Amino acid sequence: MQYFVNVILPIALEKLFTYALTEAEALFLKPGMRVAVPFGKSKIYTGLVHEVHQTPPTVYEAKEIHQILDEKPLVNEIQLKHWQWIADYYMCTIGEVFRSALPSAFLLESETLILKNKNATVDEGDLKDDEFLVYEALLHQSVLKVHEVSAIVDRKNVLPILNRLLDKGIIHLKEEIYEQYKPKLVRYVQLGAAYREEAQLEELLNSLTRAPKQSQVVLSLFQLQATTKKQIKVADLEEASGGSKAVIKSLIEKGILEEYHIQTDRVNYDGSDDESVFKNLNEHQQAALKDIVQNFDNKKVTLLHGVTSSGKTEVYVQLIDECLRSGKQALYLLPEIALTTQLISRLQEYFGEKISVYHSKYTVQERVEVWNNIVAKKHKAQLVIGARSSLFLPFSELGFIIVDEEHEGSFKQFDPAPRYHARDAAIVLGNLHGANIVLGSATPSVETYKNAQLGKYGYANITRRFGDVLMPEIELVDIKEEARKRRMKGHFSERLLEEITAALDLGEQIILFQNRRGYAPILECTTCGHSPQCPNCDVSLTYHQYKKQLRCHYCSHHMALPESCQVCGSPTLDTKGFGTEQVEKEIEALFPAAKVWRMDLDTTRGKHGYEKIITAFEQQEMDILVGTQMLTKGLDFRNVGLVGIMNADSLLNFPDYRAHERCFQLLTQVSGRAGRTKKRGKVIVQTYNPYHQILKQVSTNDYKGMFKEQLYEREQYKYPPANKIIKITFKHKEYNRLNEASEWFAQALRNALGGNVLGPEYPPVARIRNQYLKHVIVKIDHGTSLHRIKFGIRRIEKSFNAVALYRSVRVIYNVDHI
DNA sequence: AGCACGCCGACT
DNA sequence: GTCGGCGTGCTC
Repeated sequence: MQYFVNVILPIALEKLFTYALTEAEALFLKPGMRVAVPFGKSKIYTGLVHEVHQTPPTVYEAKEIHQILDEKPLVNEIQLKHWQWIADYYMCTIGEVFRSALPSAFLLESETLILKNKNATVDEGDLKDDEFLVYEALLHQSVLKVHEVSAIVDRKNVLPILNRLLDKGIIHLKEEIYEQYKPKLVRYVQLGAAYREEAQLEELLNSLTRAPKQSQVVLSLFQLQATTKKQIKVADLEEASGGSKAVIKSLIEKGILEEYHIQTDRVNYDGSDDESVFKNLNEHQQAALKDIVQNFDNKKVTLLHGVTSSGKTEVYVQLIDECLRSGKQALYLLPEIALTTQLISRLQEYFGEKISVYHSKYTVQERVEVWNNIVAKKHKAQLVIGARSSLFLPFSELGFIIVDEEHEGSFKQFDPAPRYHARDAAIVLGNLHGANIVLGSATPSVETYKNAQLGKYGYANITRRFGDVLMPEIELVDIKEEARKRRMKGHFSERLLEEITAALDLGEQIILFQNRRGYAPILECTTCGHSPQCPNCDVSLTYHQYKKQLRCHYCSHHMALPESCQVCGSPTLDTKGFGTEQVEKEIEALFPAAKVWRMDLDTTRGKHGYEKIITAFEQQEMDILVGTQMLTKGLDFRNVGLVGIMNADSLLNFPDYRAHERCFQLLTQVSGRAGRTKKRGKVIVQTYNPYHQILKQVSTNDYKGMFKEQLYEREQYKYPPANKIIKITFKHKEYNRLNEASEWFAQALRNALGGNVLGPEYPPVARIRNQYLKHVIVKIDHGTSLHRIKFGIRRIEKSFNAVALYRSVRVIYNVDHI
């Protein structure tokens, strides 16, 4: 009997691939295990077993698998179903889902190694220059990798050289697979077996009188043992004794100490194990909790709509606790940016070591550990807090999912595929598990709120802030008027400055929000009007003062700040617009005594950059914090008296249908940072357009008004949630070919689907990294089968790819594009 | 997606 | 003349 296996490969190919198995392999392999398989001429990839069967392929000979990589499935059946849903719904391949779902350490690829052929006779005169270089390198180094050869001969394509060397029998090649994950071993020490009795001990210490460092180490070891009663890590001993590694090493060599290793998880919670008492909920939270639990009876997704600082987290804590008590797993999804130490340590207070955290700032190794702990259903992985990718973890009995800050656009993956929305994918995952789901937000997305209104989702709300703190008072300041009366100091209105002064006098902290990083977006010559452009993208370069640089935010191209205009040569360069850096500079000049910090992408690089700023703010080491939208998430500050929005208009003037909704959400969220203690907080919103409907709605906290108006507009213009949309992006380096190809595609769509096809249109930035872009938007009427539309689009793509000229144009689908 | 094979311009 | 550019097709 022949055996075969269908595997998923981590590439953008629709098909599964079939490999041959021995009977033993076939009996051993289960769906969800990984196998290493040969693919193409020489590569080895990690595939995931989808199905073991006995149907031989008809038109080709199946290759044998290379190796089995797991003893137990790494991925379960529910996950595979979920992945398939994502691939179908978001129009990508299951291979792409596979690739992004697994921590990269699980996806090994082979690397070609170049080895010297030991018994070759080499005629050096017979070698060309570059061949000789490789040969010479192999004399010094027994193994070379392909990229090393590239570096040696300074060429990209080295295969011809290698092939010639191969022919001459000078080298041979080997494919090597790396297991990237290595368990972390921690070194421990104990006294050597010969010295464990007291008598011997004294003798030992005496013998060490002439080695004071060594005897100090031994004494420290005793002390540690006496105080901690635990095993002693080498690192701890080193610290306690002040002895160097060398001293410990020589003790080990003498046999006085013995070292041993224990496999340890990299991520450990070392707080106390006694869980703190749950806070009592106030009446509003109680009521919301009751509503949510009732909705769970009908197995409904429930929206928890609670104003900023209404204490949603405490409600979640109760629900999580209930889930964990029933022995099931819980998942707490947050936008990346909101995953702060602050929130995590708060949850750890309640759930101690039952928590695992999973997000992009974790190393691949740490992610593997979380994954393995969940597969093994370890105690410490009962509750997972994570960003959108934690949806892919191998949960086997998920009882409860929270999607907090449900309205956040960053839940939608933008690039690369799969372009999924974590909120929606979470709901599907929850249904597969029969889990309860809560979506939480102070400013729900229009979609979600509509679903709640329709009764598709349950609804619970909290309208009062915790501790009955008042909602902040929001004041709109017309900066057009202020500028006309010459009352602006830089970018600050008189009102804002007054309030800043008052807040500083009271010792309150201040947050200033400007949705743009850098110093100024554009540098402009006041003589000829020229502004420096990015050579690879269709954007003006952004001025960054601290580095005296012009930078492109799309391709990270950068250049030194020119001293004069590159076009007309005059030195009259000036800045247009402003970013956080400029706000920081101005405020420092205006309030020299105040301590000002800045928080944006540029100041939060690195693993702990973000935390450092937050801790400093919490501990009131600064008076004023200037920042971008990072400020809106996951911060819980007690002493903020004033929030200043430098320029609300920049949020309103985005050219997309969601701009107004987003502006409302952002401003409401930033405002929510003000006044978290008894005193009422103050928010100053500077704008050129104080009569704008959205700003009024923000200032009067009129969520429902905003919702109604936005929903009406969306229905008028056929945008979500009234219609589903699929955005199709075309990408190519040749302008003309892109135009032709996208027109062809759009026409085919119109023929098949009638109206409701917009474009092709250039996006605001029409060229990125030397590739031109064009968008087509397909709007799908309510009640039309999404499935059929997607099928139609796929068919058009097939004919499109049959046209030779168009084939090289990349087509990217973005379903439910935000 | 990568990656090899195959056919045309530019430098020794 | 070779080198290397990219268009084309395939991967079990």
